[in-house]
Amino acid sequence: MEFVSANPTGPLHVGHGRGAAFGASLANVLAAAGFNVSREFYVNDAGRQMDILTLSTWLRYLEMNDIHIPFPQNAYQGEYVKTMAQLIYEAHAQRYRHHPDLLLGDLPESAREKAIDTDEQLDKLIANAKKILGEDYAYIHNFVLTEQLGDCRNDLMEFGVEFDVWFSEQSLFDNGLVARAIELLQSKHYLYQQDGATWFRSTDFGDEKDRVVQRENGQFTYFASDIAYHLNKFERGFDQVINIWGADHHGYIPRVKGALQALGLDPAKLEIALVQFAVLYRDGKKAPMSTRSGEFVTLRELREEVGKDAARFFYVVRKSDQHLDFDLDLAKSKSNENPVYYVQYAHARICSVLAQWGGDFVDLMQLTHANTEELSNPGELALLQKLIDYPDIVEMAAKEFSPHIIAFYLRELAGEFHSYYNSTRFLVPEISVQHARLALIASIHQVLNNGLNLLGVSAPDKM
RNA sequence: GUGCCCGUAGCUCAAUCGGAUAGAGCACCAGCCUUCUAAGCUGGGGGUUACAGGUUCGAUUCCUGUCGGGCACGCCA
Repeated sequence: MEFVSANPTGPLHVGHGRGAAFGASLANVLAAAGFNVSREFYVNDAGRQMDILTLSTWLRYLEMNDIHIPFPQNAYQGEYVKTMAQLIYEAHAQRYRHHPDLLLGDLPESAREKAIDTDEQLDKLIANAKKILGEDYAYIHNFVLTEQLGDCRNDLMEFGVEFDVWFSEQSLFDNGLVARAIELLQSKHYLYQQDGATWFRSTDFGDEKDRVVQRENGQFTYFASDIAYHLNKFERGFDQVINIWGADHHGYIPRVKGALQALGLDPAKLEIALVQFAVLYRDGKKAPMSTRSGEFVTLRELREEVGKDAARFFYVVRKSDQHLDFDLDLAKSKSNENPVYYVQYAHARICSVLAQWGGDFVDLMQLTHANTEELSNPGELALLQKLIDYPDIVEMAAKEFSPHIIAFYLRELAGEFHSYYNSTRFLVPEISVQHARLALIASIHQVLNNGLNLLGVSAPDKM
């Protein structure tokens, strides 16, 4: 199962957060349903975006060396770029300082005063930077990649999202897998040349148009490495391959499945779950979101503002293919308005009761032999039924890729418990009744714990 | 313009992939703490499921159209 797979070109933002929360929860649910799940993050460390980040960082570094070139509008504007430049400066001082004439050589004179804003000019700057820096370019490239990836990994870890495999796109090129995938398609006659580029006949498999795999300039497209990546996934022997993508990539599905089919693989083994965008609202207003301009709320800021538990719960409480309005003010309110506390509170209450009962582990074992005949009122019977439902709920959530079903279930279970709590005393003198009721709430405690765990939400003993 | 997704209570969303009186939370109104945690409980109002047709014993669900919103339509990733 592959998810997040954000470009390591800047901090994760709240949009990535949803994919992370959904993917991690779904992986947990699938594992709980009995599947052997491998969690994978595909690292786009080979593309042009990394070059732009490298250039951006170097330009910021030059500024620190009193070399001022108008910062390109389509470069990475974020403060974190300056931070990385600062780190390089502190470690290597003026080592990467070069005269601006070399960099601006073949650009229009106006580029000295006014920031450039076209892709062509940006690519020229990148090409020049590679020429001027030589070996040093690779150092900066590697430095910013390591920085961003480390930051990303750390960020996700603190969000309770961990991966078994971090798969490098660059490794596909280094190991010749891209070349092999392309040759394979070639040998099956699914490729052709036109306008100097190499095209894949994706229209043979229902796509709207054929797609370029190798550009006129010799560069492979992202699609090319993606074909190699998916071929590699299948060759690793997974029974089922699951991708979680942002909904803006939905147009990408036919070409990837088409490529698999062309390679003689079963496209039905690849399931793609689309996650819609999350839109943040603060004070009733939309919060701005744009990676390139540096104007976005980061996942880290979100976690600091609303806390991990509320963030994880809010992200998965909606069906993933629905747009999500994320109300920051609601998520961070620590009152009855906030649904995450409702479930956690039920758990904490049970812990409190069990603590006051004071039994130890041996006593708890006795509870499992409690006389359940004592549980007879409608609330108790409803709770028993609810607990019995849990395995089916997990199975359904797994089958439909819908962790939100777990969230709804937990809220219902917590609701029935709270109601029970208010109507019935547990620590009553009659031992037979007491043990039966304690056995019931201990079971609820267990299921709440399991369910919250699947969602990546903590189950506190005290609140 | 073409394709995909969506439209359910004032707000945010469910509805076991065609079943019985469409359910929760928030907000609003009225009650409940000398008893295991009031981040809780009890009760109440709130709907022509965007609209118009069609299929069906039965439609929020399936089909067609209209209106409204999102996304995608690069030799970008």
